[in-house]
Amino acid sequence: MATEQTTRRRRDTPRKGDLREQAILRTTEELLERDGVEPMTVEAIAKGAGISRGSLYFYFGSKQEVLTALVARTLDALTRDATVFPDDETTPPHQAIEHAVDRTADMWRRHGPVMRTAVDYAAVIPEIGDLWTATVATFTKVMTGVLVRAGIPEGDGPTEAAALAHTLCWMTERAFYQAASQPVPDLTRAITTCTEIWFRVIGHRSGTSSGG
Amino acid sequence: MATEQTTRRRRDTPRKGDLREQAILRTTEELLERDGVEPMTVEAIAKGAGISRGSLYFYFGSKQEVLTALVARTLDALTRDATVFPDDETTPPHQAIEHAVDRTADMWRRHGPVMRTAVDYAAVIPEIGDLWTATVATFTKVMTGVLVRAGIPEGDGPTEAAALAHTLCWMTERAFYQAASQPVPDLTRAITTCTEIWFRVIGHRSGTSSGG
DNA sequence: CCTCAGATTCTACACAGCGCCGATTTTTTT
DNA sequence: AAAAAAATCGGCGCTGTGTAGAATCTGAGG
Repeated sequence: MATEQTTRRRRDTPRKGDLREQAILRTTEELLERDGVEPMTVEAIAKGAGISRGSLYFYFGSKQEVLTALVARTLDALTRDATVFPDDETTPPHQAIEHAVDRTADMWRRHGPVMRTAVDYAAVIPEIGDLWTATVATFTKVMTGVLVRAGIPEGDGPTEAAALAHTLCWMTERAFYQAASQPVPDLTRAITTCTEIWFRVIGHRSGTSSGG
Repeated sequence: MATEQTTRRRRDTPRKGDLREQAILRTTEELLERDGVEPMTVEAIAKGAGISRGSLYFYFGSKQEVLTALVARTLDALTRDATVFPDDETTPPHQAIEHAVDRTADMWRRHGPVMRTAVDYAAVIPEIGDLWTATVATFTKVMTGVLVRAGIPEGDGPTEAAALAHTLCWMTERAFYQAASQPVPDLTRAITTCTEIWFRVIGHRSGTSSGG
């Protein structure tokens, strides 16, 4: 009932209105950055994109669909950026970890509000939750390989590679979410702490101690 | 404007209606367990507590206030249960970790829906977010002491005790949230994985390898 | 029993914001 | 230029919240 879209039109005809679709997503991200989520009403989005409220429903079936599309676009970019290099079997484990953590942090820096909103509404908007879970699952898969190459026993047991990677990936997500939610975000600190924990788990001492 | 309560009555008069207040919280938790959050309308809560919608606003200023009260009650119990023992300086670090993780898991087992809802709405309802953050902060403080006793350098640097404890506490929260959100929750597995990571961080090998 | 104050309850109203419909205008095709 | 398709708009109806004011219940005095 709630997820039905009886009036969805527009499938893939490469018409002019594609610009509007982009404008809607751009406005949504801008509003997210400026004011946060609560004031972000459909009215406001439409206005920012230069159309009326009713017209917006020509492009997206609901407000949640707009948000979902924006999140999907961002998470796609994240996955592309962060998992390719660590997935390469010749990449040394510690470099793989550093790279994945760094790139993730970068996405939080550049698209903090979108990432934050995605987390905030992952439970409320199931589609967003699914996207997020899928992304973390991709990371988990890649990082499981990294852990194995670092000498952690392969397998599905709760103290073996897959489970550790899973929990550490979620930890990393949380750490950046936390850091990005602070009044004065310090992503660099989060990077250092996360990397340190990953390293300690694979039994590698980082040696770098950067005091505040 | 949104947090104003012009019509709040009832402060602390120990009248009969206290039962109603309890009934409201009890019903709220029941509804949360049975149907989840979205169908949990003020109407439904009031009905379950045996009063009308309007009457509920005599006891709580808003729907969010009801939820917040329920979360506060649950988190109070959690903090009491889980942090006293680890905070004792004579408790060995690994026992402190095991205890804290175990008790936290227990709270998720017994009040999963409330805990889950708290996380889901931490961003949407600031009061709940504050409660949650405060609880994690308490855990962080206690566990920082534990890490120090386990030999981790004391200090505020990103690779020292406080930062590691902070990130690991949030990791633990996420892990249980994840586990509790599965169709078939397996908190035991989450306990094992979390504990393993805490142990690896303090440089202690657990030795127990329990395969699936 | 009657009365009054406070506690508790209810019904009715106003409001915000979403999603949808039908009609109209603009753009593209032939 | 006519027809078809794409895009736009204003307005209606719905759900669910929070509030107001009137009505009822309870219990202590008289």
